[in-house]
Amino acid sequence: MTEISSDVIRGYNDTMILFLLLNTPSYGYEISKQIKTLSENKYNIKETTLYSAFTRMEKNGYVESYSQESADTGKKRTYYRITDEGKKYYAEKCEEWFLTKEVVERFIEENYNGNY
Amino acid sequence: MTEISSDVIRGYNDTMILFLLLNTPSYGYEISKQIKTLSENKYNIKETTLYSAFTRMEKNGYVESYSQESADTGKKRTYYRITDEGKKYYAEKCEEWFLTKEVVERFIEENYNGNY
DNA sequence: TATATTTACTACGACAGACGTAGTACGACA
DNA sequence: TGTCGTACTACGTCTGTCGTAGTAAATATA
Repeated sequence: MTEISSDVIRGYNDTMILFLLLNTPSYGYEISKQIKTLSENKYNIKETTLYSAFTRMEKNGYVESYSQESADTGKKRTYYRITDEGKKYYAEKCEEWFLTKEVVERFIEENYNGNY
Repeated sequence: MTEISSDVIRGYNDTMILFLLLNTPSYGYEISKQIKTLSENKYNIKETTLYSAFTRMEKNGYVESYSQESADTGKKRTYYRITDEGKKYYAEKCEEWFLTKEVVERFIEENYNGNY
């Protein structure tokens, strides 16, 4: 078990994506690569999950999209830029994370090597 | 936002329940109370979520159920007891938790008060 | 030059877990 | 008598994830 299951991350995919958009706009493929490297191959977001996250977040006003041809290839890409609403949402999720962590860890035994 | 959203906990409801069963069998109502108090009212598992978790976990062999009349009221209750498989699963989820935490926190800014 | 792989997506449908709503039933308490 | 707490079951909906598939252009490999 080296890969993280999606049910665990569920609820934080959007947060992870928004984090990567904090300083610069980006697009699907790049985000997916960044998640992979930043997590040291421990989490690999699925394409469909990623793109549906984009559309959902755009609907929610957390990101804005625009089309742009890449400087190198000249191929058209859909870039996403985080909005102020998105930053607010990101900040809330960060707060929530620490709360969640606190709670979950009351139910987690460190080094449980149970008598099974 | 004082309550934790269910999507965040998704994937750990089973773990929380199993933790409470580690030392002693228990039943739905009691488990739900214990989750509430142990989390200091920060997480309140829904009845339907809880009972469907029980049936799922029994199907998966993580718990075993038996009927028993309570000593005080004489009312019949369905108790659940953790199995060896359940303990193994619990141990795995604990390990997974620490991995998940590590990964998620690379995407989380502590005290993010973003310029929004 | 031909082919495979990488890049950059969209569409569609299935599935699992969470949850809203509702209903049952029994005991205690006011 | 009626409400509240206890202890569930049934059923259907919703959301996010993901499998599968397909498109298309650019780049790497043979």
